Amino acid sequence: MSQPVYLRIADDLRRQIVDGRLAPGDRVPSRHELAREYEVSDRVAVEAVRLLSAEGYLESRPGAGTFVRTRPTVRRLTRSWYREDRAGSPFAADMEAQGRAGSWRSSSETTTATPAIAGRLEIAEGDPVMRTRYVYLADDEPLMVSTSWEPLAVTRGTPVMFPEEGPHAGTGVVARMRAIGLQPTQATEVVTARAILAGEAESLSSRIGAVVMVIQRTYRSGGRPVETADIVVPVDRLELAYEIPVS
Amino acid sequence: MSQPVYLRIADDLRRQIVDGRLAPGDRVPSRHELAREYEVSDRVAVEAVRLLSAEGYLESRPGAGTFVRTRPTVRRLTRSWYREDRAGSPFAADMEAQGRAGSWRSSSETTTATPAIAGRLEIAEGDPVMRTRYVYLADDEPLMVSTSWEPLAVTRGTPVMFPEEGPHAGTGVVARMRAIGLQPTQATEVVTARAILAGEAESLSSRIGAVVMVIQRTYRSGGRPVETADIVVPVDRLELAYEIPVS
DNA sequence: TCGAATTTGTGCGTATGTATC
DNA sequence: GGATACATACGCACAAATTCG
Repeated sequence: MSQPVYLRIADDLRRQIVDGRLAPGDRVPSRHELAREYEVSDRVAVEAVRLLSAEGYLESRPGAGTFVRTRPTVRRLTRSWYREDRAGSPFAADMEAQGRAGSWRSSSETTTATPAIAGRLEIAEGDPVMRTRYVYLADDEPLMVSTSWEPLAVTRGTPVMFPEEGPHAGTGVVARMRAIGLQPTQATEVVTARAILAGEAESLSSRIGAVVMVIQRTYRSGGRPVETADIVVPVDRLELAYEIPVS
Repeated sequence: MSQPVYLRIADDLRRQIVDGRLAPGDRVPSRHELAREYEVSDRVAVEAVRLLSAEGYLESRPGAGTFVRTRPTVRRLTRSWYREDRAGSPFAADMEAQGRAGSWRSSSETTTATPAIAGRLEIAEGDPVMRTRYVYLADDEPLMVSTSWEPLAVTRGTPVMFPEEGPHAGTGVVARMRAIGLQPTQATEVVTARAILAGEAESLSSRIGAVVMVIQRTYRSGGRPVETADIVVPVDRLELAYEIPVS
């Protein structure tokens, strides 16, 4: 019994936020007010607020106060089989459907497969791969980042070896693979979530402690992986929508 | 420049964990050691460790020390169209495929639609619905929880009105709807992630601050929603795998 | 425009309790 | 039982940002 006081304060506030008694944008009591209200030291109130900030419920502005976080417009990333055969970039199509200008920056380099990537691409550790890092933007704001790996055994010497150069730049994996005679038949997306890393927080202008979803996507052609990618999606900017046909 | 010291310590440790120099199960320096190493007060070291614990990287045991969190065996939840037409429960099939005994507890009650649920089911606020809460277990350990809502306008008076009673108990939404002449043609799963709520943490024996993914699933039959559910999945126990056929 | 009050962020030192080794 | 380590809590201090009269 007898939970720590700071958890009790946090629970009180969290409950008020979840069931709407505290609405997004509302100011919560300052730490002195909380300390007085609960008859504790101000450090205890600070810990409660810090916990809820880490969980994404609160947001503080020095000098101004602490407020219930307003979810920015959450955009949707559609993940469904019938969008994949479009020409052009799936990301740009998604953003266009929501009235946003989708764009991206990328840089590619050849490297060798780490154990994890080798496992996903079903090649040997150390085999050469093309690694491409992307930053995706919506209306010039960074929205998500991803890193893609393709076995050079598949693309070396073809016009699509560099994903973002040549006639097939920016058309998506499926179109590029078709251009060199491969027919991707299946994509697997393994979805997990974790706290953002410092480097990602910088690329995305996100706060430390933010939660991101990570999509490990693998395209296969004839049973063989032809591309795999880690797509890092901040949950406060994007939700994922999978459209699944039922037999 | 000049980040706060506790963030610098946290970044140092986080980087070591992410790139494997500190492996799961490894002990990290005690807060006295960290304080000495970075020439700060031990309270500062505590803040750094607390941050990484909240992010899920570290785990402390009083008296013993602080350790890099070992991910328990992550089980996989397969989300793909071609599994949905099986007889029996999709969850049980998933667990069986991984050598686990899947089971669940549930309780149903009639209630009225909140605004959010009314919107998802495309019915009016206050319309009667059947709400069912589930706790899913693998080898008798709680693994995930979900809440399902079905419009009573669809199921009232049919043998499947109570999802977990009668001849079609435990067979999944698709099979139950077929039993009353409806043919679900599409499922939409909107995936987000957030910090766990206190009530969920209790049901799942999870720690406060743990991250969960939330799947908002909606089944449609003939364009009309026939069921919607919130499926709450702790990321340290389950990953989601979507299998997407390419055109 | 200025200055005072408020609020948050960070940091220090200390104390007590409890769990582990 | 003693040493170690973590969890929580108190009280204080100062800088920086904001608010407001």
